Amino acid sequence: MDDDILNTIFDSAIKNKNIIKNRRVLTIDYVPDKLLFRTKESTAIAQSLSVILKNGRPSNLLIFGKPGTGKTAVVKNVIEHLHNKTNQLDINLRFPFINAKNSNTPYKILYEIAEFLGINKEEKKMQVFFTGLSMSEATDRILDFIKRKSIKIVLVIDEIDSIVNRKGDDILYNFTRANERISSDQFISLIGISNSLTFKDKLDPRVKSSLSEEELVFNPYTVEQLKQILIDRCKLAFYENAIPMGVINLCAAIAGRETGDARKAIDLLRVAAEIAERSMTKKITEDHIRSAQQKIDSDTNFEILTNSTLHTKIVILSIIKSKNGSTGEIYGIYQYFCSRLEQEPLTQRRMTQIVGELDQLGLITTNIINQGRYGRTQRIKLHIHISSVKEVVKNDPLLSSFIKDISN
DNA sequence: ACTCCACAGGAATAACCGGGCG
DNA sequence: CGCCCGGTTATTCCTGTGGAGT
Repeated sequence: MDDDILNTIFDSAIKNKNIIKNRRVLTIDYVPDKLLFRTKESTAIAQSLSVILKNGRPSNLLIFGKPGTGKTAVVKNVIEHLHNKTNQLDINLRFPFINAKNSNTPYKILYEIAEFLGINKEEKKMQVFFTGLSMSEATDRILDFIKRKSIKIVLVIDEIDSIVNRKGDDILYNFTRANERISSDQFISLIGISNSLTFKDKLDPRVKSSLSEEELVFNPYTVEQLKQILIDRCKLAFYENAIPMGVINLCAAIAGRETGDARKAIDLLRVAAEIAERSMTKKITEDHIRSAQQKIDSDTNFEILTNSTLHTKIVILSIIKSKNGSTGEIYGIYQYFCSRLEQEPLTQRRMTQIVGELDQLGLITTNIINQGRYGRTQRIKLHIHISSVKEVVKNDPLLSSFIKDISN
């Protein structure tokens, strides 16, 4: 009996290959051959780097743009082409691609660079070890290696903003100044990719000027552009006729409404396709997209909620429990909940701050309303489905007894 | 026209917390 | 180990405000 169920699942997984042709195309790190609507940016980067082919040193480059605007993909793409050219011309160019978010300490970044360059195949006293060297020694060894092998380097640091926050200016400073320490036919050029537009202000002024010799801003895609991108991607990812036009339109509209995030649009498509496959249909429908969005949303909401603090959760519960959603009412309920938990309640000021943060995260919506004689307050409403909150409450040992409080 | 509710939300400041360093 | 430092969290105190009620 159970065997039968399992067999049907597996059988249909084998048989039902009507939708996804190439799953890899829909993953995050897939870089398409040609990037739509980014020719301007591509050429800008290519031009800046092309001086390498004329034996020059390219300017350091700083790239800004919201997530999912194709920054990383464009850079990878340009560099790949450039690499082909330099190989033909016998130019010894290397381009370490470091994601600063993954290697979050400055030393780890040095180590990754060293790994990439293959320094650790060298003699022992020239290696950069996983640990044990001082920052300056590691930098020296890398520079030394570059000098001996006369390598030209274009160092790409993705999500560069995350190391600046964490006291990582020094490493950037060292690298931007490194050119002074090596001879003229070698160089280190830096391409920094940042999600935050304000990141430049946080930089040490010494680094700022040299790092941003050139700048490039990636604007979000429009809905129409997203649509084209999706059409393009669908041709590779899905079998013919598996995905109607209307579905693509919906997908683009959903992603465009928020931030013009192409990654999100493609994510949406992938999850929808998975849902469709599981339900054993031959086509992806608009309903699949909608349930995919729901799944993605509730997953992220669940993530946010489980990771938030106890008091934030209590505030959410108070919002659910409240009738008209005014600050005063919610604070009252909140205090009551705190007393039941034998928790010292936070001040109302702090609670309004938390409410503001939740609003930012999109878990709730707030509206300031004036009630004249009866003052001025917010109308706070839950913006997500109660079921995801329930799920979180159930899993929280302290709060699990509150599940019945929000059940009606 | 004036009052005054019920907060919003800014500024200053204190408490706390995790990581680096001698 | 204690100490310091930067960042976050929370408190205190505060000024500002749109419009129903009078």
